[in-house]
Amino acid sequence: MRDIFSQSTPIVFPKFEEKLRGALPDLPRLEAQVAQYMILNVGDLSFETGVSISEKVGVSEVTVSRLLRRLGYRGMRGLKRELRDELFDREPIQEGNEGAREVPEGMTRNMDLEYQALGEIYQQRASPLWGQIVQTIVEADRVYVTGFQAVRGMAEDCARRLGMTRGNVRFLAAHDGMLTEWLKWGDEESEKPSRCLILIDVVPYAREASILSGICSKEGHSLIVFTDEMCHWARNYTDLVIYASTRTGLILESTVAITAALNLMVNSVAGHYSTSLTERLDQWKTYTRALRLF
Amino acid sequence: MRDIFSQSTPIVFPKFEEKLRGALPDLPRLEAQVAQYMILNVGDLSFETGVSISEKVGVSEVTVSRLLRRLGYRGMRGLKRELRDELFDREPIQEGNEGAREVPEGMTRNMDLEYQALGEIYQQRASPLWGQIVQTIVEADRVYVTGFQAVRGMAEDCARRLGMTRGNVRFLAAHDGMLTEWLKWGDEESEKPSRCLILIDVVPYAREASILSGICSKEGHSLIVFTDEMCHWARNYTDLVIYASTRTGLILESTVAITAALNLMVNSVAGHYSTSLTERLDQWKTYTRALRLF
DNA sequence: GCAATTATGAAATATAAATTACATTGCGGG
DNA sequence: CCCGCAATGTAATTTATATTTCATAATTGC
Repeated sequence: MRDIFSQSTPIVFPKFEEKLRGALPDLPRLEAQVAQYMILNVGDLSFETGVSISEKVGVSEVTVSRLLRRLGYRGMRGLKRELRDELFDREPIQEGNEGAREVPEGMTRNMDLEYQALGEIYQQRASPLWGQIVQTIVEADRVYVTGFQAVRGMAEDCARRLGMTRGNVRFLAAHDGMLTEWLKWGDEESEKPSRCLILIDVVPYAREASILSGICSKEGHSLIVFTDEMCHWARNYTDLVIYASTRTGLILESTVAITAALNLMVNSVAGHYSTSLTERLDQWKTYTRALRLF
Repeated sequence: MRDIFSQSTPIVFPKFEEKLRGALPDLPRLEAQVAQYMILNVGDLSFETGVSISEKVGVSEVTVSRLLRRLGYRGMRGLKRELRDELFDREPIQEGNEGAREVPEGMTRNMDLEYQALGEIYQQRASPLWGQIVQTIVEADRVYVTGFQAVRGMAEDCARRLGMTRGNVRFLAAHDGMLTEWLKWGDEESEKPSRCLILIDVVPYAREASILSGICSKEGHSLIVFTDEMCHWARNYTDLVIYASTRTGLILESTVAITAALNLMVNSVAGHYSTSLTERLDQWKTYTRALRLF
């Protein structure tokens, strides 16, 4: 059995610890003891409960409760919420220190997370799964790309760029005739071309996403999903899922990692068509030049 | 060893994860979803409660409870206890071969360039220019966002996200009635509201970009440009230019850095409205939920 | 050393979490 | 098409957790 005042785990909550240490001298005796215990066991704290702490320290639960309120937390629940927030280093939104310009110092963590998210993408890029995904796209007769809400535009761009590397790529617009586009692209019903849907979705997930996924698996089409680390449903429909972290400490989620993943994907696919690619790009440039509608 | 799919926190529970993954294929649909969520969020798990998980995944609490029992845990409490144990007697450190990022040869250079491009964005983020840009956006009565070709979708998303942080943001669509939208937004012609255009463009630059820029400076509207390192014309019209490198060795140019810049911009603006932001976001979520058009 | 203040715990209460029992749905096999 | 089982949810119940109230003990200031 571990000692009551056991060692601390590698997990740290700097803000929380500092706050506690700062308050320590002014705290009543027993509450200080409790605080001390918390400092020594920050890493475990999320597993504890009011009583469990009070038992280990040898005080009554009320004391723990009171300490927390004195520190400005709203009870054990509140503490855990704040700790969790700190774990992801997101400022509580309502707290807003508007006057204070966000200093670059506060941004370094965000940058690290962004770097890390990018790194994870490149790792996935190196996995066999990636090869499967590229293969699937290359082999499909027709490719559809779709995305919703805050990543809809990204999906459009992705379709555009993918369309530069190979033919038969279409963006699927939600709502307006989505299924029409999906169902009758060509005129020949006879040959039944193989189809592949690339789906991009992040929290809060769109209902359309899982509906479309359902259709896909039912119809036997390939499905590739680019989503964030919170997504729990994608795996129900396909193994071809790329997870891009969106939690980087910004108020709104970050789309950088997903963008990177999509870029890499387009690039990989492009690699398969490298011979015909240059002429295709030239062709595209000619088109856009010709289209000077202004 | 950190798994590709795990989230960004360093907390890992190998045994637990393995167990879950192993069980995954044989699990009932919804329970599998819950399991999936748990795998993707191991680091958070100690903060969760039965209900909180069930809510996030969208199942009832009983399902979570049942999953746990099926896995051999004695409910949420039991799970946490075992997780805590695992956290505690996990081998000191797996320093060993962990450092080695598994990124294929040809990709490391690309990744470095991407990192570098990101770094440059964060540098600009720290410059006084950034403050000016944010200021300009915050002060403008009306904000327009536009982008062309391969970054058009990005501009749309940017407009959407910016629109979540403040009102009066519009995406300007090229070609179809662009100027109409631009010229008469409101009804009151009298007061002449201040306007700000955010323009996103990369090679090959669209003709529309400089034309619009011209209009802007002539009409006295603010102009902010996000572009790539090759852009020669933006400075002719405004000082408020953010340069994001797009040359990262991919066959098609990378849009990652621009995405990062736009994300940061939206975030900075959001910081100025932090008080009203939460309710605005809630409102937005309610809207999208209500709009279940399918 | 005596009031006034503060700290603390016991018991009661309120709130939340987890489990159980039962009802409903949906799906595959005959 | 119906049966029956497995999956899932609802509502009731039990259990745990947190908070309030109040009485008592400790401490402080004078």
